[in-house]
Amino acid sequence: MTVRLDAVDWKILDELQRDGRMTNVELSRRVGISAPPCLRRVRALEEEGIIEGYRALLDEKRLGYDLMAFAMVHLISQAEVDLDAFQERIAGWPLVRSAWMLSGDVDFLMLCVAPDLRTFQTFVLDITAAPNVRNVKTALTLKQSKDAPIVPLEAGLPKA
Amino acid sequence: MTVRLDAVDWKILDELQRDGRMTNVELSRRVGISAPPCLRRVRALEEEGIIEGYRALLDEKRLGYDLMAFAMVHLISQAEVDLDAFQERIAGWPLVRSAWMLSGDVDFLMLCVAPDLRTFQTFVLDITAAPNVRNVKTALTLKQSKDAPIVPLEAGLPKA
DNA sequence: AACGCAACGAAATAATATTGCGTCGGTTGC
DNA sequence: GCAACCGACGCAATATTATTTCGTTGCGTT
Repeated sequence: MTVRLDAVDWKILDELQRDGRMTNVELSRRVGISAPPCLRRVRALEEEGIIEGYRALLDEKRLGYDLMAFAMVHLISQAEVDLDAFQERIAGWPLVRSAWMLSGDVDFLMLCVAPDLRTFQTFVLDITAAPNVRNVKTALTLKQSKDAPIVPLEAGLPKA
Repeated sequence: MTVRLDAVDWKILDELQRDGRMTNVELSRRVGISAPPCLRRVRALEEEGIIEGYRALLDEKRLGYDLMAFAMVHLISQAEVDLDAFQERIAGWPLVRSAWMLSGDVDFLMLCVAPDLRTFQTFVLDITAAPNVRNVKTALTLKQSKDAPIVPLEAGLPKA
């Protein structure tokens, strides 16, 4: 199930990271091959799972989510069952946009959005009240200073 | 420049968050209107800036980025000039995928990817050596436990 | 009650996606 | 070496989708 990626595949990934809705005709032009093999490569990358999907990026502030903040959660028990249980809980919280399980003194880091501070405060109380939670620390974001696609193709390719 | 979003617009945003490459025909079918007005709405949302763009989601592990970690940076000076300077520096670091300026004791939180631990360690040394950096704390991610689209449409709509 | 605005949808056209197939290296096996 | 084979390409044909055009409808205003 391993796929060898050549320079054209990397270019395809790079372009689709920047504009996931580019037409295949335009994409093929940019990567320097004709449309049919280009589309076949994209399909292969999708089926292989290297391209996991496509997403529209929205301006959350324009949609009424004025606040973005991190919540750092310490749990009481780090037993696998309890970690799984907390992940389940995270999945059910709509205000949590992304979450990571961490090594170190913080067990979970959650990136949250909310329409206002009050909503967020109420939500933090919910978190604190959840089972197995020892404490929650928060940090409001003042500004998103970078949001790059996942794969840094400009430099330092690992498997080039 | 203000746009009124009705239920159909929200549905469009919701669908495109889940699958940004859905055809307009399929999208129009799902939101319950015909293709032409559906496309007009999408274009309007794009031009209005509510849809900022489209991005392919890639499986970073399959591409050789086995490690994802957070770096929390304390600066020495929080003067605006110095904050801006540090943001410029972040922009030039390919391993930094996302970064936020925070309120509280951490000035910047950076989400980083790297092919391996050695590369990341070297990178952390680079950060530490940058001007105006007081210290850097890191936390490796063990698992991404959630990655939802930005706008939680299921519940708690702010401007519904 | 008529006007005007905004948005819709059917139909026509333009562009794109997708399939089928013949061709061209590059490799393998003899 | 040489021929069969494999994989990928690109052209051409077809299917699907995007986009434009335009007449109509619903609704708020005068």
